[in-house]
Amino acid sequence: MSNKRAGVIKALAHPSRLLIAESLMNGELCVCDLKDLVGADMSTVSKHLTLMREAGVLNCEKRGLNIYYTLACDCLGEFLRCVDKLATGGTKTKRCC
Amino acid sequence: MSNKRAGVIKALAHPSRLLIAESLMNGELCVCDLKDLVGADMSTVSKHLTLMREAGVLNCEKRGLNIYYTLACDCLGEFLRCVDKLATGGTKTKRCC
DNA sequence: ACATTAATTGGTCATTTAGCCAAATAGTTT
DNA sequence: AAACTATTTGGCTAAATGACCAATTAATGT
Repeated sequence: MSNKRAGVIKALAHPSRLLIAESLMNGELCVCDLKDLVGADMSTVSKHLTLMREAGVLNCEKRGLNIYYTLACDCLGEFLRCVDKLATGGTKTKRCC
Repeated sequence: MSNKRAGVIKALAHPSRLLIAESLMNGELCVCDLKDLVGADMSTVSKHLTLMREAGVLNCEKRGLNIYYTLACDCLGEFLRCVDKLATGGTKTKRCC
């Protein structure tokens, strides 16, 4: 269904969550790493991570005291390639009417 | 900046907007076509379209009484390929703690 | 000029989202 | 078992979002 798809996209449609996803392209990170990276309250980051996990974008694994998050799919690069093309595509903000 | 990127993603992170984007992969459509497709008030659809255009995802062109919208980039297929992989990727909703 | 059609804009309202803080949970170390 | 560290959960509030309706703008046809 299109709702699950939209949920996946929504899970990446936030500056902090996008930053998290990009950082995880280089390998797993635990919540406190991501908290430092994002610069928000740990509880806020944790909620972002839960959202992303529930959407199917992230997986997690607990080892010791830490919980390590990873990307659920290695296709994020191609996803971002398209996003960047759109984001940098000229000043298309022109209206036509 | 990461905010522009997130804006692009956000422009696709809604079931109606995703449907609009997918429909436009087959070529331009005017607002009333899209209104029928989405099944919402025309003003609602118009606002979705404005949002998508301002994010850089769509372009528009007025001809006669109609305004035709098109995708700003043909990369949407590869974008969706990744989204679908994530959206259908097993029951990864498992938690780890 | 007037009516008609396509689309956008402004207003309002209910819902969702994002952030912080405080409290709870779970594993570790002593 | 008590203190410590990492993470999640619950509660709250402010801001953003999405939907509809009514009013406006713009192009066309009469």
